[in-house]
Amino acid sequence: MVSSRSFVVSKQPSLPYPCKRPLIIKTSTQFLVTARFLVNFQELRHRMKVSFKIDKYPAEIKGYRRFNLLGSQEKDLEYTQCDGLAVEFKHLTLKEQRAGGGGKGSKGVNEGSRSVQEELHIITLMTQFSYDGVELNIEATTLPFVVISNQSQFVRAWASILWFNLLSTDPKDVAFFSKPPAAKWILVADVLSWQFSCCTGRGLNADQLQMLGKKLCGTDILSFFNSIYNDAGIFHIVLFLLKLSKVYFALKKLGVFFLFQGSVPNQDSTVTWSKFAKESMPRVSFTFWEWFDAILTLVKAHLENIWKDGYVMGFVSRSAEDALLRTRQQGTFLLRFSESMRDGGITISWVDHESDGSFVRSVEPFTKKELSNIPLYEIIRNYQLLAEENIPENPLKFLYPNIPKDDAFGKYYEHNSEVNSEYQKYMKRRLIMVSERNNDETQSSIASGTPQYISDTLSNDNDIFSPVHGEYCHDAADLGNFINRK
Amino acid sequence: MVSSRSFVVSKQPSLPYPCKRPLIIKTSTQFLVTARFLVNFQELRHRMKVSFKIDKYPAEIKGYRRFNLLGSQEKDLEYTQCDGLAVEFKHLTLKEQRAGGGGKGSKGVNEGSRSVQEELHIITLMTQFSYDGVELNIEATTLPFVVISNQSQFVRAWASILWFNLLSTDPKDVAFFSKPPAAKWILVADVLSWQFSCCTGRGLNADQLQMLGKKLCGTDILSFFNSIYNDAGIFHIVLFLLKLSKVYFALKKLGVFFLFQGSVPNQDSTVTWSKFAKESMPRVSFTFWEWFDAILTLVKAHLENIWKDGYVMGFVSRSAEDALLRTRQQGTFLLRFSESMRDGGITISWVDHESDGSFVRSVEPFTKKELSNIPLYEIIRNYQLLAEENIPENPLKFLYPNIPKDDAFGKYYEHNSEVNSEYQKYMKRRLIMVSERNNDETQSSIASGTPQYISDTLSNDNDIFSPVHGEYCHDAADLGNFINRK
DNA sequence: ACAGTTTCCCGTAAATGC
DNA sequence: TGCATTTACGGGAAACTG
Repeated sequence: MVSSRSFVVSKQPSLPYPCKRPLIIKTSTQFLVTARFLVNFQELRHRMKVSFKIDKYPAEIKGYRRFNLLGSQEKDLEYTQCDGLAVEFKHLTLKEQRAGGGGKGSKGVNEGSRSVQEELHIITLMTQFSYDGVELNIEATTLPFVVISNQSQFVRAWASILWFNLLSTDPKDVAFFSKPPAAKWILVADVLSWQFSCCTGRGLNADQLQMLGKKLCGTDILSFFNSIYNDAGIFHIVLFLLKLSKVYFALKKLGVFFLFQGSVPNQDSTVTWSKFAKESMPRVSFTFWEWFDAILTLVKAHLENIWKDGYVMGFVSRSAEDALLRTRQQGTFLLRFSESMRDGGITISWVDHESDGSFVRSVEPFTKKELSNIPLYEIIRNYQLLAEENIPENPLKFLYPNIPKDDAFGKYYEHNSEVNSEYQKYMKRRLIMVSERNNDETQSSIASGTPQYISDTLSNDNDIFSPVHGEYCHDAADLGNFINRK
Repeated sequence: MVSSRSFVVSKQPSLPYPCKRPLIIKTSTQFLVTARFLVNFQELRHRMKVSFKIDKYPAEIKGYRRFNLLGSQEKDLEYTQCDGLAVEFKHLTLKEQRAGGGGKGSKGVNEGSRSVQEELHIITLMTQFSYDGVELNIEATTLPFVVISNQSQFVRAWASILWFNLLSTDPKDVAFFSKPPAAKWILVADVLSWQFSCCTGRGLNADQLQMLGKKLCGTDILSFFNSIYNDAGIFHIVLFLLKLSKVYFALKKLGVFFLFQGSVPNQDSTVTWSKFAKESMPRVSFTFWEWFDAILTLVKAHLENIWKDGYVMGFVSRSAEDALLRTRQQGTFLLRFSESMRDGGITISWVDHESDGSFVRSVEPFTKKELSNIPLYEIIRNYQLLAEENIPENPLKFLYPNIPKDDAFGKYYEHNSEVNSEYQKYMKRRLIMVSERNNDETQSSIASGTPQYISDTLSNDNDIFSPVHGEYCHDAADLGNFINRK
């Protein structure tokens, strides 16, 4: 009846970070772990002392960083109304044990060591049960977590936590990332949408997911070789030489590696860990997850209201966007996330029917830098195309498919009637975003017509699909719930 | 020949902070001290060990925080070509010794303890000279420094360091701020100008200094009482009761305390420490020094080029500005620092001659927030007054007195020809600053005519002076040089 | 309630070592 | 040389304490 399963971790180690992302710990930063003893003998109160340890694998295992877990070493199990017998370790911190000479910089890169984000650690809480002649040493272990030393590693660490909890069959398997399994696309799609719904209250619809799926499910020649490399040693040398050779780079430059990529995902499609969070995407220097999470962060910080309203199409390819807008009336626009910016960007694209043809134009994407000064709806409201000696014109009239922009965004507009008494003596001023109408022929020609889509088509858009504003809105759930669904 | 004066601190303790502001140390942050032994017997190399201590006043003295000075405890004097025999302590840090229970928060506020910024500390370096039968214990002490725990205290700490080095007659007098002396206005003016010249390369001219002097040299009733309070105990109770009474606040509200303030400083004017950096200025909640330093920082960060050119009049009162602009041609403008913003602000004021009179208008001041997005010269270049269905107009034509704005600022204008290849596919965009021409009658009427100057006139401008763009450009000098000039 | 002070910690930049 | 990682610390905000 009283078994080792009676003692469990009830709050996984967690930084006090927004948006519920447990199981990532930063060195020298306080975190918290709680455990509960599920057998509730009132008599045990203050009788059971709990201590803790971290990792403690044998000395011969190399390639892991070792940490000291600092904090008040022992605490009593305490009884509370809502939790029963429980213990809470606050103000715990982790400090790396560094080998002799090591100052800052790289961890001891031994054979087989993996990157920080793929290193999993476990804390064990220990106590003794002693009652009615029965003596028992019992332990509770946390789920594996990732230890980072800088906030900049947080994003990649969260990818690991997601992947582990999505796919691991053994909750104590700290070697999970020595051979991380691939995931079915539908599972990954679920996670991606869930990330949006739990951060912003609105998930991703089928069209948005399809666009993402194309980025993740393609097979390029490089991945093909890599998968062979993992399975059979015979291609090892071949690939190695190929990689070193100029041929490899020449092929890469030509885009040959991406020919296979970009097919619409189906029921059987899978996503590799590498494609999800390890390797850079074609022609950019960041991973899918880094890009995706940057957008999630941008939406959360600056676009939450209009995202919730469903006014941000966001995940649309350029060519799909072009197809959508061309048939629409003058001044129809939509909002699309940049695919080439690491830190998250969003652009406005609109259709302009002129005597010499229809053009889809996009403004240079806005990032958190711009959006922290003007909300996107104010940019849209006041955007102007300037031309010499003409009244400036706002080209943005209807949000796709045909919603007058003030109907969509009017409720958020700032009223400058709120005259701050401190500054009454001054004229109110505000920032607006403008572009020159025809300042540079190069730009216009690139932004119009079709030539610029050639490369996109080659890599991303072998078919044209027709997005519909469907609803695919996940219930918000924390990681615990998400894990339990499995 | 070898005396205790042979061993001196050659680099005062200093954070690696920009703009040369030594003698401020932040707890838990590394700093550096070096000392030199001026007697150069080659034979002493590696023979003299240097150690250090901090403060070490007797236990009965209360009201000071106590610190531990951490770092490698002993170092040899080393010989180098350029410094001779010297020792350098790097990676020193300070940690407060906190009395038992103290977590964060206030220091032990004992009787007579002063604020952190007025607490001075000293580090002593100690060594033994032993040569040819002579034995001598010798010490070198740093100048008194201020210990802060957060960067936000830096500004106030620097005021202390300036005041001490301006006025102290004893370089080891850590009790200096128990009765800080007043300074002659001309000395203070010198410091203020020097602060600008050493940070930006251009000091303050006579008109700018006069405007500042009026803020510092006035005597209001409150200061009058305070000075009596310091000298004779007899007014203690009277003032205390007065301060508590509603009468005090009623008087304060009515501005009675400020009636005496704002006279033009002369040769005999003095500035008290309190007026300089302790008490808030009339009708705002920050001190003169906080205000002044915020502007200095703003200039350094965002206005350095146009400041160096002498295009920022800056320190002008509203009424002086009005007098200057009214007689000028339509569209004449000048740049003036806000007197009411704690964090530093700069406004543009221009004259507008209309059929119903001449108006001087000012735009809501720009702060580092705005200026880090658009440089001021770009705001000036593209500023627009919007009016329905009209071509927007830029009211800024001539920098006072009559320099066409493009002549003044043209060399800094950004050329948007630099088309970033990454974003060729997008339309370039930029921010511009706009105001509504007649959006709110209240604002316009307040910004025009004379009524709004009544309160200013009462407090700040009993006379009208006529600024001239003189040159008052200090040589840049670091604190060491400045101290030595005394 | 408040103000002075310290602690906490993100995010950027620099340092470090492979 | 570049990359992965850690350290350093400014600046905003929270926590703490009389």
